[in-house]
Amino acid sequence: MSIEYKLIEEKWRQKWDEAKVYEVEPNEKPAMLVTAAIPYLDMPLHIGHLRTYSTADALARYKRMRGFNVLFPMGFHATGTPVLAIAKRIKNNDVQLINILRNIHHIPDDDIKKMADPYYEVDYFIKVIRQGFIDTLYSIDWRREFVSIEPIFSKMIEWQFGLLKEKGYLVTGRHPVGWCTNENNPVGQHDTKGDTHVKIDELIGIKFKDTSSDAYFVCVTYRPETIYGVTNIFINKDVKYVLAKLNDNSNISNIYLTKEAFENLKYQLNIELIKEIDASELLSKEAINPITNETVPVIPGFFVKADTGSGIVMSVPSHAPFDYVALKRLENEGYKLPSFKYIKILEIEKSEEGKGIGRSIQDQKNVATNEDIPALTYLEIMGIDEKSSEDALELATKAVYSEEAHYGIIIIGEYKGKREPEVRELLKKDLLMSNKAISIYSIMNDGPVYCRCGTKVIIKVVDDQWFINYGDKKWKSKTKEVFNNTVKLYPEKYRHTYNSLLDWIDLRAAERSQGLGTKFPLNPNHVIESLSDSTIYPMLYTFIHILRAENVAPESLKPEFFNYVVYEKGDIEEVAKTSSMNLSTIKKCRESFDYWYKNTSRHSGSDLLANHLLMYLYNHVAIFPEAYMPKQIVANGLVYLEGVKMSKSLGNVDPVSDGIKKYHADPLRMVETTIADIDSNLEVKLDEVISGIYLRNEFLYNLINDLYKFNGKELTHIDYWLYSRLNSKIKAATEYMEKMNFKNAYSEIYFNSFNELNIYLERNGRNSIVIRDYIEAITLMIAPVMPSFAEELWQMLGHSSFVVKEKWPSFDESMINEKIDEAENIIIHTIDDINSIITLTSKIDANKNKKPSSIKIIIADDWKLKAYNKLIEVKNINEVVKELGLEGEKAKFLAQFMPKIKSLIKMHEIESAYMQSAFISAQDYLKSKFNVDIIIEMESTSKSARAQRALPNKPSIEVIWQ
RNA sequence: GCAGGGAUGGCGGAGCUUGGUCAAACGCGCUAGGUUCAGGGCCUAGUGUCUUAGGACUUCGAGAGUUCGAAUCUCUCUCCCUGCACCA
Repeated sequence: MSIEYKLIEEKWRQKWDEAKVYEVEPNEKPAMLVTAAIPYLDMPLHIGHLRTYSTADALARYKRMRGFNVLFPMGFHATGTPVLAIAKRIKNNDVQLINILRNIHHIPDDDIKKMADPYYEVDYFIKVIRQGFIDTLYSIDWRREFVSIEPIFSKMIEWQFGLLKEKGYLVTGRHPVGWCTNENNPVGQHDTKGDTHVKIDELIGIKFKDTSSDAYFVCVTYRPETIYGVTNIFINKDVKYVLAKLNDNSNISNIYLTKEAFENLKYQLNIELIKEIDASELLSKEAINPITNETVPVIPGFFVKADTGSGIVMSVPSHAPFDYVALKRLENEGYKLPSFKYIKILEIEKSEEGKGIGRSIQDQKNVATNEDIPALTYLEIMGIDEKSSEDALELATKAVYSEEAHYGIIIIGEYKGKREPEVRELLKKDLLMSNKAISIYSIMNDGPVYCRCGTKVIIKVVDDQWFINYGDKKWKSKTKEVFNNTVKLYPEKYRHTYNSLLDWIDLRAAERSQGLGTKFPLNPNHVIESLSDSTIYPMLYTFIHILRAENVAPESLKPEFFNYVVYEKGDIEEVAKTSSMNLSTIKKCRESFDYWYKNTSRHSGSDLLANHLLMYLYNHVAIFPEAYMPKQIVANGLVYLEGVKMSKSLGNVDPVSDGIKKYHADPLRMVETTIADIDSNLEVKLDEVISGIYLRNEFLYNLINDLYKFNGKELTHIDYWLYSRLNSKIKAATEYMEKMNFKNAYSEIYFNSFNELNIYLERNGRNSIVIRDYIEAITLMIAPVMPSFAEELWQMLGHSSFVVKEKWPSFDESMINEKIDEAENIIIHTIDDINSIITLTSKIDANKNKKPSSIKIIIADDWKLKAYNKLIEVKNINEVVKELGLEGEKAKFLAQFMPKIKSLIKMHEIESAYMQSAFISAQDYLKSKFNVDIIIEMESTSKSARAQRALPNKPSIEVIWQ
């Protein structure tokens, strides 16, 4: 009979709704607040997203069964730019986007059109996503729903930022951002064409003084340490240069750079154009190396790009392949060069095999002729010369750069003897401190990045930007302390990562010029950045439904109100007056917050580890009193389908609505929460796994229907075995659940159970009471993951209560019988052994065309196991012989274990009589399995020649052929 | 570059926290046999190498070490993945 999931889901969802099972208020039970990162409203969710929510829901349901009063609420996130970006793309008739919405998410064209209005978009997606959560049977208390752009939410954020300011955590500063000069806005990843991430790197521009004027050549480089090897300066002879006035921290100087560079850098430097200059004019000049004070000429370089850095580079032919080749080419063209001295600035540390330069280069083409010029050495061994392409040179440059950074030891100058990366930093600092260089930011992407409007993105340094200063020392150490002392982290193995992230996080933008959200109090033209405004909102769940029920106007929610709710600060009557609210409302809010917020579990995908979860923790430490610190954080891995990551942009998604139709809520929940470890990416062939779950569910369902066919006679060996398995299963599963290890928990609870039930039935287990006890416990334990199916089974088992409100089963330690389990293991091993013996002996000529007629299983005498264990203990045959009073033959038996005695371990003590009864109970089963007579004998009474071969816990087997 | 993580049989992926019962769960694939089985169904056995009785040998990225004993602990090396900020 196949199961009508859709009907079952619908039926129980309605019954739960009617009984308001998930609408909870403070009571005498211990509280637990389970929250998951609220979904972002720029797209409907796909089934991959459900993993986080399903895990949170399963925990919520489990904890309810463990006696907690659990609140699982949900809200929606709309602040920031993505919602706007979608609206804008729809407005611009973005075909790609519209196709996704239409074809994948089945949104009617009419609605798509209306989504050009971001608020329509928000409402629409809330509707879709909420329905998805309902269909997935989450135990959400919907009375507490909110969206992050509604006024009540904003009031909370304003209060939060007031506190952050008060505590001095808000600071202004300089910061480089990707910038669109057309729209005059910062560009984030989804503002760029192809959602390119703008990679920004800090470079250094070293100032070489022009000998013939007071101006400087600004040479931009990654490797200031190569300054010792500079032979000349390269410029591009085909582009326009300018002279500009630079005001660098009121240190005024004139600099040369390309016109294009000027246009870019005016957004990050304080510079003014003085005049344009021809490249040819610069080519007649010389400049002074600020470190070595040597005078070097200005020379044309073919590779110098006008729009990169300043359009001027310093030439280090000894270590830079491009520089070396440029000089070589000039020479070949007949350009008259001075005789440069190529100075080697570092030595490559030798590898164990004694290899120096080129040690990390895999397939070396040639042998180097000259190791005094490293750039040349690399070119030679890589088979590259001045005629090679720029790509080849780029490759060589990378090879040099990485090897020298890895193994380079500086052999010149002030920092002689130190490693290259260290010297780079030291020199950078020196040069900047002494005004011999300026810092310049550059886009590190391969090729230019474009804004969606088509303009090339440049770097702007904003200097009135507000940041949240997560670098604050006290705040940082307090946060780490809370994290390490009070927060349970799942998976625990992220703790190390997390600690280093807590250290790493520093300034973080608090506001931005665009996007939906709460106005930034310190600059009302800006809104609060949307990661910063989603850190403490779980508090809102605890009382927002009270505010709504009492029709409290958002304007009433003054800081005094929040201060009272969170700190119980101030006089409640005063607070009621200032916020024009009922005293009782405020009191209720306070009580509710205090009740729920002491025990929280926070859930999100592991991709939010480095941002949301960090800020969640920091902000909790900043805002809340000790008692309300986070207690638990759960980060789950992502979902892959058929080996491909589910991603909105890839379009390989099943929207939630489709997924539920196709797979049904309960089986899908089962897969998402229990197939993979919580920390690993879930990588499944959904159809395959789901059909496995269908089969198992049907097995359970049918077994309950067939319960009447069984009887309730006296308990036999196999009944005790099933009870033993059940109780140890409950014990193990409960331990796993407590550790948030759903995977292992459910392979015990669910997947292993079918094997056990099958063994039980095959072994002629027929006790309806035993089966019922077993299935009831399974039903209870699958309820957190497959709630409606469990509910259906629970009803079939004759209960009238909701299974989701039942207690998690407890186990009876006395029913766990290791001996019986061990005996079963021995039987299973014996079956394996019989199989391999039959396989092997069937090849014997004498057995050709024959079949086994019977199999003898001969159980070892008790003394063998005793002696064996004793031998392991004392490791001395004589002692065992003496102590147990064994004769010659028996001592000989023990001798076989001596060669490996040190590596053998003790065995479980099972008496031969017990073993015999176990085998007798399995006799029919073995008989039908091998389709032959099974004879069970004891070693002492057996006449078989193989009898004495019986080993402790390993019966001797004799296969008798016809 | 900085930080974090990883490397296991044809594949995916357990086990490694607490070293032994690990030739290594589970699933997929593959092979053989069965099934009144018509087309990705079910059952049984096999699937590192060798083996005429349940055994032996070699394996868990490479190398070295600790130990009676290592996939599991230590060290070195190689390779791979992820994140790096104003962006949800």
